[in-house]
Amino acid sequence: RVRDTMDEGESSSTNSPSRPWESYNTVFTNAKAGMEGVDKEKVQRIVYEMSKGSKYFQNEERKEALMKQKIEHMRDRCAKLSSSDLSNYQKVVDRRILELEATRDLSRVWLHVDMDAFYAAVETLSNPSLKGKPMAVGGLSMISTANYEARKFGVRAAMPGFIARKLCPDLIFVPVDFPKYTHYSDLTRKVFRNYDPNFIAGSLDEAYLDITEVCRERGLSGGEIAEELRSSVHSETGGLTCSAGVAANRLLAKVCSDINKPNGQFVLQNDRSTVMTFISSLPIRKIGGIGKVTEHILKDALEIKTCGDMVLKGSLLYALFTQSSADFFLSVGLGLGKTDTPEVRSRKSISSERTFAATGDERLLYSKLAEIAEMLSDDMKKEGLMARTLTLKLKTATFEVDFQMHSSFSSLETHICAESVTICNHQIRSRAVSLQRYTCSSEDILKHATKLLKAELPVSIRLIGLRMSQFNEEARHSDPSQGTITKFIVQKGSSRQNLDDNDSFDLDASKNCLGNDEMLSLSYASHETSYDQLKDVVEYEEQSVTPNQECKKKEDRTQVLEGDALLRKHKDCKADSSAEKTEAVSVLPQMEPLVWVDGYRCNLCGIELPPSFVEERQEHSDFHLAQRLQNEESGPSSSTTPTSKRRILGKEKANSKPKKQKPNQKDDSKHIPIYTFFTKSNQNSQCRGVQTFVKLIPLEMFDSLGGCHLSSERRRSPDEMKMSLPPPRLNLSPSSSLGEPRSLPSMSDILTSSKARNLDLKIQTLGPFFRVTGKNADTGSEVGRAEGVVRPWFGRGLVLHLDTIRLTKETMVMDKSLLGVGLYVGAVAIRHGYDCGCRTAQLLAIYDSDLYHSKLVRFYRRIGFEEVKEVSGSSIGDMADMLVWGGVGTRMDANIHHLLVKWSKVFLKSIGGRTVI
DNA sequence: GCGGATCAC
DNA sequence: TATGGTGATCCGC
Repeated sequence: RVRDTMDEGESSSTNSPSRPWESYNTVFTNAKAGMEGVDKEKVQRIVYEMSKGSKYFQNEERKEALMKQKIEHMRDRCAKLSSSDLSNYQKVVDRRILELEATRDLSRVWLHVDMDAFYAAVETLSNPSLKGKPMAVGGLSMISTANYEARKFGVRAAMPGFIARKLCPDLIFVPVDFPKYTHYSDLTRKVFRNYDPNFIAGSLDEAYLDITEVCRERGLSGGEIAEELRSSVHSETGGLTCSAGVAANRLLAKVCSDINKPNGQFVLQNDRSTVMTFISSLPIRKIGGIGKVTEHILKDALEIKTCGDMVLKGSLLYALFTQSSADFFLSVGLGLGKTDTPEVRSRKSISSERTFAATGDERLLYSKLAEIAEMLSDDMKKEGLMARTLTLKLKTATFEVDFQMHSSFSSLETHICAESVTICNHQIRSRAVSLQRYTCSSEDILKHATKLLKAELPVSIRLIGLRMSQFNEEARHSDPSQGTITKFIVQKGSSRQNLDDNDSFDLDASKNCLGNDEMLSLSYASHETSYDQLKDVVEYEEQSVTPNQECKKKEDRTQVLEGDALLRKHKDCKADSSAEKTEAVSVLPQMEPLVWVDGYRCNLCGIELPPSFVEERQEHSDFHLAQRLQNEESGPSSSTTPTSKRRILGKEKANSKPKKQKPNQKDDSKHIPIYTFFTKSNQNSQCRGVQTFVKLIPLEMFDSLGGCHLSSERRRSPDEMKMSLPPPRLNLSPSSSLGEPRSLPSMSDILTSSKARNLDLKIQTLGPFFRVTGKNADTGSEVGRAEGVVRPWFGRGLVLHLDTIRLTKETMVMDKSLLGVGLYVGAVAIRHGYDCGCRTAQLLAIYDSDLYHSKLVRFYRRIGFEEVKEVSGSSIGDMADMLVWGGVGTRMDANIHHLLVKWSKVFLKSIGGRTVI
């Protein structure tokens, strides 16, 4: 019987155009007990025709492609192995075989019991009229089990009901009834307990029993015990049949129980040569743990079809897989398996998930999420569990372009050598957070789950799941039926959470959000919160603050600033005191004025800005204020009143109606309101920013300057020469010719590498400011851009301040490896920073009403940035960050040297495409 | 610790 | 019309 099933799946290799279904690898034609006489081709054709064109089908195709790619990858690696490699690995194998062989234990007798078509059999038991008729447990969307009559038609578990009905129009559907199955399962387990009180329940319908002792005590063979047990199960359950396998270990016993299914058994003698003979011809797929993918990889890439092949090709396995995987494969080939009495295993996670009609409606999604959080919380309370890691699982309806890191950039160089686009299954995503405290309350779960979900929106979703893991081991064993201990802990936990969880947001507030269409209409085109949204916040703030309060707050803030020695020193400095020839622009009245000497040169840093650059001048003065505030922070810290981020953002925004300042508004220039810090940048609608936020940088100035093509001789602009910051070191030579470590990619390395991608990179600098643009070399259209400034940062020397990295939507759609462009653009910026003497790159993953925040943080973390701190607006230090960055969010830093080292794998390639590091 | 992927039932 | 839910593990980062 085992041999009979060996030819399955082979038809996939013969791909005839007239029989497209042959290439559709469905699991439903795999051999399964009771399916011997099935017309496999017909089943395959029907399944194909019902599936083709569906989202499911598309995803299957993607998974198929993923598998093919894995196989190709494995083949490549295989081909690169030299014979000396293999002989070395063979030595490893030989030694390992001896070690494994020494662990072989033929003294135990294990029995695996598997109920036959369990759910279906139970249903037939409680409704005998179903007997003899094709029947399936489940619904039109999915069936759990089919009885043997139905299996003759090709109907089987895990098949969608509507396809099953096509295969078998008379199929009777019976809904699942878990309590019923649990009841019958308990009956079987009572029987099992008589043979092994410590039996391992694999699921409701199967178990492993160590029957060594029973056999010895009663002087019976394993086969005899199995007969008796099966008979006992049959009578105790009132008619359920099961199959059994008896062998020296659990792995073999499991294989054996499948051999004479249904209502049969198979005994494999505890004899080494018997075991070896049995295992050597056994198809690998029969082994638990070897599924469709592993089977194909082993079969198609390494020509390993049977367990015996695993020993024969052991050297390949150890060369290509991890030690633990190779060990597993080899031990399978030797017919080894677990024989020990298993430890008491406790669950490691608990989860709840639901599938529904795909929707992008956020209110709907949030309500689904709430339901699931509730269910999960209930389950945890029932089990008396508290956990601290929450994982959100999503199944998206369609392929979504996402900020998915191209795996080549960070993984093995073998991936890079392959030069192929790594295919990723985008249908299922998971997002996790670890909380400070253990919890099982639905409020806590929902609160954090909502954040996770928000970060993913907008997206059309058809499944939401929540999982909790990392249990509190002390609370785990409390008796949930009493409920008091758990309850106590829950209450304690949740009340404390409310008190000291700075990060928490009011659940009711979020509910309000859900009811507010405007708050939900977050633009897809940009990460930025729309101006209208901010306006809403402002209006909300305004309504809640009376004019008097408003006044008082202003005074409070002034006092805070006045309390600061340096600022007070310049308190009385007025702009109108400046000479006729100079135009004073102070950011705040208390501050030393920035003076444009001779009408165009900054008295503080020497940068030259013509009077017509009104906004740029404004931003430049903001820059100095921000710098000053940083310096203040470094001095003796002044006690300050915490200011909520909303207040700062919201209130100042309230005054921001005049977005542009007219050059002739002399009166206004005396006092430049702070709102200008928070002027939104112009959003290019074509651009979807990976990160976009308020700019302090006179970006528009770049447009009036000639750019510097990296491919041509670098041109120094006159402005650059005047800068107080050291000019960038010119470096266009390959990294190897420098004194640097060879692992650092030079600008020219990056450039060379980018040319292969048809990228035209350009960097423009204006004093400390820089702009990197990437254009499609053919069309000339811009596909990506990075902007920023090289500036001193307190205590850190020079840092590369990365303001924006943007990729056009077009780029993101066309180029799945976003960083293919993004990384190049970023790399030029980073290298520029390196050449300028920066050690650190910093950016702010802006906090845009939760929306993309965690996505951004994740994105940058994967690039190589690390969170430094949350800029929340609650300290004067935050103030400095907020002024510099123009908002709140997560400050992230990266060590430039480390970044270059990390990215060197991508850029340091020889002509032949081989990694040379 | 996180995220993707595989696997089993 | 339409392809599940729960839990575990491994790997790479």
